[in-house]
Amino acid sequence: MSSSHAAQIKGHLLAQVRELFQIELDDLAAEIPPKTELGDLAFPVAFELAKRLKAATGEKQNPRELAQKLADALASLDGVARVEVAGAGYLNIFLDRGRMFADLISMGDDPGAGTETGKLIVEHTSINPNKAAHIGHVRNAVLGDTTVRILRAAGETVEIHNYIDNTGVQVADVVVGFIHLEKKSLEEIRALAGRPFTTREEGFDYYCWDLYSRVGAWYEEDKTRLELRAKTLHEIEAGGNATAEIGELISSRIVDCHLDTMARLDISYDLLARESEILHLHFWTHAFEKLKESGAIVFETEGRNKGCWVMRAEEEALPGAEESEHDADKIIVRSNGTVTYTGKDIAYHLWKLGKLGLDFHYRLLRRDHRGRNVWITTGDEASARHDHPPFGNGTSFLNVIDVGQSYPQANVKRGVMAIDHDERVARSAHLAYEKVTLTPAAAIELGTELSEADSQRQQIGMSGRKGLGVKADDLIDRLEEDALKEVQARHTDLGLEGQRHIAHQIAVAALRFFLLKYTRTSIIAFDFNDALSFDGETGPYIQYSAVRANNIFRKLGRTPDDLRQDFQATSVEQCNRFFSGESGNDLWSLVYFASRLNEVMHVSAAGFEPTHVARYAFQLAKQFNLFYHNFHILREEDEARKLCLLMVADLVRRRLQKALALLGIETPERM
RNA sequence: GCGCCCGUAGCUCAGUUGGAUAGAGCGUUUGGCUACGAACCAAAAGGUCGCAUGUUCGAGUCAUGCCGGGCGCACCA
Repeated sequence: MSSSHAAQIKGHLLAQVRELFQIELDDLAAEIPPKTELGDLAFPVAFELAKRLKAATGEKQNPRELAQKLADALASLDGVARVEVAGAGYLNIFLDRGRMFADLISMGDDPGAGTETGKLIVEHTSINPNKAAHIGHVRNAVLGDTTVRILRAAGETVEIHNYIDNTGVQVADVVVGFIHLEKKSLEEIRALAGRPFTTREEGFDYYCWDLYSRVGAWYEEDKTRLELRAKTLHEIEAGGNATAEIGELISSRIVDCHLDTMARLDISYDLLARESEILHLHFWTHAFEKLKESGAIVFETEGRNKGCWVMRAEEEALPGAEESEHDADKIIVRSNGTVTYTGKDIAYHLWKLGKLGLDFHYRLLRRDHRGRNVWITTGDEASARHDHPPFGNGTSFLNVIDVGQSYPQANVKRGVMAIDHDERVARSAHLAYEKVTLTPAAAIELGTELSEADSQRQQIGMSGRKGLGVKADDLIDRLEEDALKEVQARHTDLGLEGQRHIAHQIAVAALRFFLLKYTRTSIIAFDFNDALSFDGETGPYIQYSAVRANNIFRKLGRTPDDLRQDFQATSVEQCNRFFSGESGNDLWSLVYFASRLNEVMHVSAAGFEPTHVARYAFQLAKQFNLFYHNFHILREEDEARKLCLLMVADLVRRRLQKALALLGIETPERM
């Protein structure tokens, strides 16, 4: 509402500028004054006008005088209480508080504006299925999942994919570990993968975590062992042999583990797309034909890339580029005829956009923690099901992948756009985010011995290869334990099940918020103290505020819906009384801030930056806590004022819960 | 060599298209619970926004050049 209101005022202002000064402005900057006392909306339009008028007439103009002329013309506008000129020439608008508040109360949550741009395919998580997930993988998943929640709330149609690289080097390494290092048979591995476990360490994903790092060290001892990797990888890619069967067993079981881990954080997927199917269903050969036809790739007959199909770099390949150590052209098919990763990824993305002319087969993998179907691709037509939802055929895609992959991602998009010229594809993006690293203290806590060089560094990179990292399940376990202690100290009357449930909700809030409070481009140097905190700028702080707001109504014994009926009789004039004076300003600034959730949500959606919603939620919680201390609602004796305060609490309560929901965080019954 | 990201309080980080006195959390010091639950609130201290020029009414934000840190630039994935 406030955003449409602002748009309305803006339109009126533009018309006034046209009429009074004969100047046509494209758009107006609108901002929110630093203090409530200064108004609700501010336009620095007079500065721009003064400049334009001086350019046209050569006469110097006083911005304050110009602003005053506009102020007079705007004062009578509907919904505007008054207009002031402030500072060097700001045009400050005061809204009709009582009226806007009444509108907010009766309105409920307004839906996002549907964009009608077709289906957006968001790919996230995409962890190599060869070991347990760590905190860096969780950043990816939380970022992707939260972005999807925000996009959907903003009216987008989204399909969630999790790409499974089940035929890659990382899986091959673990296969090598089982076969050559541990000398285990298929049956022994199957038993290991299926055995029940009581501790995390006994879990198959944890077992593989250790094995993977042991294999890395084993290669180091004798580099000729790397030939085993190449051979194993080749067998896995080819399929239909014993090695491939082991790879399939391992990757499938690890994918299960990953899905279980992510479910703990309320993260799920519509479809798991596997690389094995992209290979076996010959996606590449189709893509290859299309790329050749379109001229996107060319066959080099001379030079360094002789015998390869390459995607040429953009025009301005500098003279003397041949001399350069690095080549701007991207090889898609090697001179030996094999296709590179970029080529395969282009094929996959053409499928995402329905431009490949081929489809996967699908089978139902599981029902997730919320009872929704999770599908997975299969190459085996016999076991496939036909009652699956329509997958793919998106109009654009969004890939949540760390920033290190920017270069290959740019190449994939370039290749796809050479074939699919739809302007909506241009919307497609690589949602790049920075890594999670470890502080030296965290690395030591994990039992690593730091080298001389490492201890001098600000941060240390996690490494699956070295087995260095904070495992997701370990961290969630610790958060749940800590939260359980707090809950048990506060709510002795709840049974253990109830206490555990709340502790879980708090743990999820703590972890998700911890990963969302940073901007995507900021490296998170993981520190146990920060991550395990429930105080201050944290998810539990926000939950606590929402729970407090709910408690007011519980204590009162009335539901907000009930009270809303009562409030209908309250006049706008009476409301305005409560929003005047010093305490009225404080009250109003809370209401006004609460009214901006949708605005923030749309900004967040447009920039694929969930942190805006996260930070907004924190600020709203903070402002609510201030209100909570300054206005003791249930002790208020003036009944009309009490009702108004209750409505403020209800408005904030609803917005807080919605903001938390957008972040994938639940509001506990009690805390 | 080319490209991208980061540099803001002791620490970790915000700062929407340039706007009014640069903000928060943690930490430090001090005060507030017979409670709409203190997982909270209040107050204090803490800044040459890496450096330098420039653009303009106005720069943490834009441009150019430096300095410092991280990461890319495979016939790997």
